[in-house]
Parts: sequence; C-alpha cells; structure tokens
Amino acid sequence: MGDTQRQRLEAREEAILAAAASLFSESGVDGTRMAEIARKADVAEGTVYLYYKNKHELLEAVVDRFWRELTKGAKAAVTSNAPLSQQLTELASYHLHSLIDDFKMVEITSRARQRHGEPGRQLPQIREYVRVFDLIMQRGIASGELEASTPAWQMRDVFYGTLEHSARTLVLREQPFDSSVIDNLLSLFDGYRLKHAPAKQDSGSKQAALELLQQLESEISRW
Amino acid sequence: MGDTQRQRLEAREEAILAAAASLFSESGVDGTRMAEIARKADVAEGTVYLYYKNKHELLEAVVDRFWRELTKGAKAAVTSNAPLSQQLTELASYHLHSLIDDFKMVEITSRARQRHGEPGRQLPQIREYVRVFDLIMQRGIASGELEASTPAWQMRDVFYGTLEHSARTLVLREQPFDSSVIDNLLSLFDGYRLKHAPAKQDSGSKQAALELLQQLESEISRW
DNA sequence: CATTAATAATGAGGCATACTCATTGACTAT
DNA sequence: ATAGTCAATGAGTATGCCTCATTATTAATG
Repeated sequence: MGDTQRQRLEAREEAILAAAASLFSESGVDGTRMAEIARKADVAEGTVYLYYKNKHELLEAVVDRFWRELTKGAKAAVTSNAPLSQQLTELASYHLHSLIDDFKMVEITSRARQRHGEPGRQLPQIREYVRVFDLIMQRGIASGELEASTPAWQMRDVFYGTLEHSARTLVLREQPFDSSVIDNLLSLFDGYRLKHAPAKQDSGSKQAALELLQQLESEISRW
Repeated sequence: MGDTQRQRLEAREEAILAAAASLFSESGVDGTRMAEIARKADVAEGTVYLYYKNKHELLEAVVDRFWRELTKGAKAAVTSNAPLSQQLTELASYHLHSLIDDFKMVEITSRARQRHGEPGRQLPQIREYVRVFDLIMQRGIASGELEASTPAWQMRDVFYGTLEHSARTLVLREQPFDSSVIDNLLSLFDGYRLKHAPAKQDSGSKQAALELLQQLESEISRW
C-alpha cells in the first residue's frame, strides 16, 4: 500500500521532530547531539538528514511546531463573542501560562531566529501567532470597544510585550503564575477606552466608521 | 615597570573583547571562529584562552559589557529632578534607540543566557540594567506621581516589556524609530495616575494614517 | 513470480573548529 | 649573568556536524 508507506515516512519525521523537541527542551540546543536525537528517534544518524537539512532547520521545525500549537489555543481563547475585556483576559491568561510552562521553548525560539550571518528573521508561525493578538485589537477597534486613535499594532506591542517580559520575570524568580499581572494589564487598557462591563453597540459601527474617517482626515492633513 | 606590564595585559584583554564584540555583532556567534577573533585582536589563538575560558564565557563578557554601557546611559537619563513623566520619556527614548541601534546585541544576549544544560540565568549586568527601571518606578511611587496600589515591578514589566517588544517589531519591519510608541506608552501610564504636560506627535504619522485607513476599510466592508 | 528500477536507510569517514599543552619567549630579581 | 616566573604560541587533539558510497526496502513491469 502506497498509503502505508507515506504514513511510515510521516511517522519517522514525527519521531525525529519529537525526539529533537524533547532533547532541546531538556538539554538546550548546544547540549544536544545529533546522534542522540537519532538514537531517541530510533533511526540512524544519517537518516535525520533525509528529513531535515541540518541541525538548524531541525531546530526551526521544532520551534515552528511549538508556536503552531500555541496558535490553536490562542485562537480558541478569542473566538467567542464574549465582551472584549473577557477575551483579552482569556488570551492573556492562556499566553502567560503557556510561556511559563514551556519557557525553555521560548528561549530556544530566540536561538532559532539567529541564522548564521543574516539579520534576525521572524519565523512564519510566530508571525501567525502574533497575528491573533493583532486581530483581537483590530476587532476591538472596529466594535468601538477600543479607541481608534492608537494603532492596533501598538496596543498589541504593549499587550504581547508586557506578557512576554512578565513571563521571564516570573520564571526567573521561580514564581510560576500570577493573575495580578493580567489584572494590571487589563486595567491599563482602560486607557484605550476599554470598559470591563459589557458595552456592546450595534448601530455604533457607523458612528465608529465616521469617527475613524475624521481621524484619518486630520492625520492626513498634518502629514 | 610592573605597571606597564599590567597595562599590557589589560590592553590585550580589551583587544580580544573588542574583536569578539565586533565579529559577533557582524556575523553572529556561530558565524565567528575563535581563530578570527584571535587574528583581529592580534594574538595567537591559544592566547584567547588565557583570558577567557571558552567561547561561551567570551560571549558572556561581550554581552555583559554591552549592558554595562547601556546602564550608564540609562542612569544618566534618570538622574535629573525633572517631573517623572519627562524622565520616563527620556529613559524610554534612550532605551528604544539603543535596542534598535544594537539589535544584534539584543539577539546575542538571549544566546548568552542559555548555558549548556542549566535553566536560563539572568546575567548580573542585565539585572543591574533592569534595576534602573525599577528604581524610577519606586521613586515615582514614593513621590506620589505613581499610584501605590500596583507593584513597581509590574509597572516596570509593562514599561520594559513593551519597549523591548516594540524594538523587535520596528527592526523586523525596518522602521527604525517611532516616537509615537513612546507617546502611547506614556499616555497609558496615565492609568497609574501619571500626569504629563507636553504630548507632541511628529513622526509615525504616515504609519498612523495607514493604520487608520486599514481600520476604516475593514469597518466599511463589514457595514 | 522474477527482474528491474526507484527510493529510503545506514554508518563509517571527512572535515571544520573549539580547545589543549608542550615548547618557546620575555621579563624580573638576585 | 643566571635562574626563575609568567605570558604567548600554534601544532595537534577531540568532538560533533554532516556527507556519501553502500545496502536494504519498496514499487513497477511483463
């Protein structure tokens, strides 16, 4: 069966990826030898190179998959039609928990970004993950729950950057999870007009659009 | 003269450190061979190992010095007795500029944190740098310019984390410096009761306009 | 089923490079 | 001058990523 053959190949690729992820997490990238990965995946060392061009590409694949899994969870936290403040809380909580639990992966991620001479690129799957944060900000702006005068990407930088740094802070202090970090961040978002009580408005979207238009015009005129 | 001898040793150590810093920044850690460093510092390869135990310790020394220099500048931005909002603005501006200018060093820093098997430590000099941010928050609380109900370290996480992430965002988009990031961050600090006087907005307006346009379009399409 | 072709897997060896250490050199003290 | 101490050297070693000629396995064909 050709099908079985394809499945066997995929299973091997998966075994190698899993072995690498586990060993990288445990001993770091430099502390893991390709021979170990091969042994753990139950293949010969040369076989690894049939699936991944070199150690760095294997590392990238590991990191990429980690963020792909995270993206799933993040999307789930955001797909409801609950008020924005609640969605943000869920997303923040999920994000912070994940980063703390797999902090080793976060560290390894920064390693994967650095490819030999080239300036640091963004791995595509991380970009995808960050996009989840962008989208929720944009939705908030569109629904009028966030003010439109601040670009969505700046709100996202505050949100994402704060949480990432908080995760590092907490892990280094060995203080696993602190929900007050999230409370603090969300109350700060009041500055973007975010209200914690559900403040939905349906006919307000026209109003919001007009408001945006006005801001856009004033922005253009000054520029 | 014993003095001259000591000076010669220090000069050598300095030459090696400088060579390493320059090469690491240019070609990355993996892209730099110890032989290159030695050649650039005008010593034999073995000599490097009389001053630094191995490549990783050399890397740590390079990173440590980078943050030590930054700390000097950060302290300078904060030592005045200007109102808190102005000091924060200066510190943010200095920080963001520095991270953008030497982004390669920031990347290399995360590499230096990862030592073989051990969990990621914080390098002492980075801790010292972050302490500058902590201190200004604490001073703000003490002077009543910041509310006391939020722990200083959480405010610092917001401040520091946002700027670090913004630097990454800007560099990856090749949009070197955007003061509106700082304006945004500072106005958010209103949430900590911080009051400030001037709020000028010069650059970043093109970006802001485009951002608004995008939001407007999405608004219109849904409506 | 036999034969051939194509593809996958192997692991010993090549090669780059971080690091060592026996030797050499330079400087100091007596 | 001579011995003694410490710094510097660079050829050699060890390690670990990666290659590639060889072998095993699967698929195609008559």
